[in-house]
Amino acid sequence: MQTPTELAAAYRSQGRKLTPQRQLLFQLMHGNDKHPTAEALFAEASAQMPGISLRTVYQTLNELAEMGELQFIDIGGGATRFDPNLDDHHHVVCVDCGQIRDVHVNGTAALKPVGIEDFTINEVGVVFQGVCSTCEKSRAKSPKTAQAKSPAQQAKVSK
Amino acid sequence: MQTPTELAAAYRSQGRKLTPQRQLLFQLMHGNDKHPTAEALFAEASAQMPGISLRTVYQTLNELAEMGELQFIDIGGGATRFDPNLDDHHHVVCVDCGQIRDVHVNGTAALKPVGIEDFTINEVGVVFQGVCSTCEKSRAKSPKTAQAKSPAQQAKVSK
DNA sequence: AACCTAATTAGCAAGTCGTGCGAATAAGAA
DNA sequence: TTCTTATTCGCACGACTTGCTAATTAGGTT
Repeated sequence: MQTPTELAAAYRSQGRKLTPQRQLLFQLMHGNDKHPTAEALFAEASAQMPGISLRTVYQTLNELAEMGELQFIDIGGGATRFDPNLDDHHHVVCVDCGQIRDVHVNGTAALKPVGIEDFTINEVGVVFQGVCSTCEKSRAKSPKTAQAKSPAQQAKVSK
Repeated sequence: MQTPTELAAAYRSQGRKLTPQRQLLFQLMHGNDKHPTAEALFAEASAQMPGISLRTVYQTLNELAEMGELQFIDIGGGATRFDPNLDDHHHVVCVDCGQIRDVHVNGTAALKPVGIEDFTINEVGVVFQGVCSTCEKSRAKSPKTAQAKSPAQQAKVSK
């Protein structure tokens, strides 16, 4: 995602208006590597701008996605997450705490799908699933404490 | 996923009962490579067993997932899809029609994530995005006809 | 500086997907 | 056949997201 200043210019050049709500969201998302949900972003925004609406957060995120300034991440577990990182990267998910981390991955160019000659491939996404060190430790201490999640909430991802 | 007969045995050995609803769902899912949603499966099941409940379909799919007989696929676009294929495989998605195809992928073992020493990786999932030949053709004829989808519905997947 | 107009916001209703719950039912053992 | 317990069904509810619309505001115009 571009800087708030660059986005301001981009918005104007597209006939979009530069509202305080949008500017705040630009700031909150720029360089944000937390992969927040709309709700999480709304909470942050509300702290600085009481009264801002969740609807506006969703709307702005959708705009930014349309403009190619960020992408959606859907890896199970309910809410869509937003990623302003436009570099070529992939994701690692901790199946325990749900955190998502950006990672650069070597070797993606060598991936060869077999038997899909009738598809024109445009993009490849790789998702690693594992357990982060923090969760690994808490597991050692009290394995029972691991929050049970209903099947549909688990970060089961396509293999 | 195992055959309906094998599943019947597995269920009994676990003290689960073998109901007509479950048997039907075993049949419908066995060897199914359509990656259906719960609703889709419910529709098929209803055709053969009017009155079966959507609740039961969800319940049975969750059971099978718990038993490791199938996995969930969440690649954006709303509903969870179910995959009874337990082989080591990955997925290709047509961003136009939304179809999901199983694919074997060579080179996954060589994938190297950079900078996540604090993670213990258990699984890797690869998703290819592209356009299938059918959609490619219809695009050529009438590009405008391509069903517009709201951003959140688009099969945007983590990069 | 006041004015105009289209874009935007807020907020609630509604839609989709999935689960909790409880009463009625049925599987399978005795 | 009887009994116990798992299962089914259906509705209510919860989480997430979008549709709709009246009121507001950004930003160009006079």
